[in-house]
Amino acid sequence: MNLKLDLLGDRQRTHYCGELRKAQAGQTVFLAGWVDVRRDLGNLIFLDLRDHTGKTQIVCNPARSAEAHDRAEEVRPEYVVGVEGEVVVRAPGTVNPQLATGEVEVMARTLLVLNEAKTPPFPIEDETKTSEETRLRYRYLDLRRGRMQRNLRLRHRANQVVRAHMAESGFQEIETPFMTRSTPEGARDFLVPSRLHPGHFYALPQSPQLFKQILMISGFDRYFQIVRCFRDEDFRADRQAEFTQIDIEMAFPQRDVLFELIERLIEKLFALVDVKVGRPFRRMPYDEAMERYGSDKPHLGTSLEWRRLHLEPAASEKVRVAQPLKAMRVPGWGGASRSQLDKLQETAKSLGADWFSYIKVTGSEAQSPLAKELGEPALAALAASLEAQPGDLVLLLGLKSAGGRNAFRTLDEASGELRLDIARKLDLLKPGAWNFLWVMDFPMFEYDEKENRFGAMHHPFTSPRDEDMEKLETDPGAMKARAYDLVLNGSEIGGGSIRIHRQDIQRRVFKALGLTEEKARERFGFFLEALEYGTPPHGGIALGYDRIIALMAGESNIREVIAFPKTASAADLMCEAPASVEPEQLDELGLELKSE
RNA sequence: GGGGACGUAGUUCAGUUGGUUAGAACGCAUGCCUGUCACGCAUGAGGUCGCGGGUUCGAAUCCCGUCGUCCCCGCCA
Repeated sequence: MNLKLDLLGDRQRTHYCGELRKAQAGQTVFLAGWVDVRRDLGNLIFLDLRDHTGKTQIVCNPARSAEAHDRAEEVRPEYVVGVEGEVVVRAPGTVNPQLATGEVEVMARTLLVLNEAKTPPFPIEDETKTSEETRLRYRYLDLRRGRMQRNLRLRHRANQVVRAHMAESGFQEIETPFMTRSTPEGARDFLVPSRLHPGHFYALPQSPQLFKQILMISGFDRYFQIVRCFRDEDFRADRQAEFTQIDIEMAFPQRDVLFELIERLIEKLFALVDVKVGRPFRRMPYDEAMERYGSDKPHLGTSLEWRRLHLEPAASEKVRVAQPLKAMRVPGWGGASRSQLDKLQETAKSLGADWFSYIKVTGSEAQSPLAKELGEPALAALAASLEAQPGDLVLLLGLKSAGGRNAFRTLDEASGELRLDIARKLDLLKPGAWNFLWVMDFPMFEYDEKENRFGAMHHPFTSPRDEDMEKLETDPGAMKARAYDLVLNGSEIGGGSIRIHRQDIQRRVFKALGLTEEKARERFGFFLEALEYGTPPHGGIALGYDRIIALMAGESNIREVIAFPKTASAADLMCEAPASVEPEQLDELGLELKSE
């Protein structure tokens, strides 16, 4: 690594490495980039020169330029070079059809070695088998790969689409602070200690929720932001500690207007990857999603669906199942083996659904473990009510006894998991389908059995439906919220609501959540105060941008569309964050570490 | 917080029942080679078997602990 390096001087790049075609034959060009591979045939050296646009073959022939050939002997993969030479059409038989520039090559006159490079720890190729750990440690090399370049450049174009669409629709992009105050409830906050106020902390925002509502109070009418959010919770393939939302809020909102705005945005985004999305998106109430698909983010890529049903009281007594139970027809799976069914039962049980049975419809008969108790005619009638055909299987799922407020929700959720499990097992999820769906009318509250109280299902600023308002004090569990989620292929990609804009209603909601006036004031005082100064009706949505880009890029992990992501334990393997700090820094902040 | 999988050369992996000198491919180095494009041929270098402890005559292999990566549950208003 003590090669004499050349200077770029005032040389100007004339083309990118992916640009040259026959049309440029005869021109003198200057290309610059990284050496992808060197093929040294002794007295003839080929270099593939790479930049973000592609590759061009460089020929170093001593008969043309002994100097360039000498330089080429010294270069290695990932060296940074500049080449001046003539574009020549390749001789027939030496054309490379796999390369966009494969009909031409550059005959080098001058080869400038602008920088050398250590041998990279892994090859810079689209398809890599390299462990993610190594890729993240050397992220700068990983990002040189065409696939990562494409993902991040797609993200850039998506940013332009978002900004153009929102601006055209009258939305203002306004930045909100990253150093803000901790708001309890919700996710764990990341805290930033204050030097000027010892013992006090800023919190990084879980989302700019209150700021965007305040911007509505301030009369900005329509706001959006592509914004980083921070949540100190455990990671998943689709979750990072810091992630990006498209945050949107509008005054005097009509849900249908907002839906159309978002649907048109999604349509434009997916057009970037040549996906034509069908509008308007399907809509479904939460209750229906839970009954039919056992999920508040159903994957509609398979037609499998559940139905709630009631047996005759005497019958349910006999087979000892709580009412209602759930039934699902699985077309053509009447031949399911005993061990397959046993495994399903086991899965169901582990998910909290402890009553499991089935009916195999064969010809005119119905074969089932319940035949003895219920009699075959009753089972055949049950199967018929689900339109089961010969060769089908009917799955039955339930609870032995329904204890606790959330028992049937557990049953629904178990049924949803089982549905996906079967769909995957039987390969029923059609690839290449883009099933967008609005899930609406979420419950306003959900009951926390551990804490023995209600909690906000969306967040405490979500408006109840007007017609449910009087249930606030009498039956909060039955209230529906003006909240909605956007779902794509079983993945939640956005969520929002029409907010509470009246202080009196906000107070009543806090009360239903068990928040005393005092507590509410302590936590959200500034916001409650703002509500008192003429707050317009408003509402909005936040879209999970990393997930959307990942789905567009065909990646199953959002780390593939984030330039510098963190590992599952929230570490940055490249810069080795988090890291310890000097005692002086702690001292300045008035902090002291607990010794273990 | 819990469960599962993984950790051996620069990389991706193999490594039998615990056995003597830990292998392969790619990459790398050196030499030869004027039409290669996964260049070819020859030679060679390269190992804290994640780390610590234990069992054993003997440990990459068995046991305990620990660290790291990935996936899942909890968690994520």
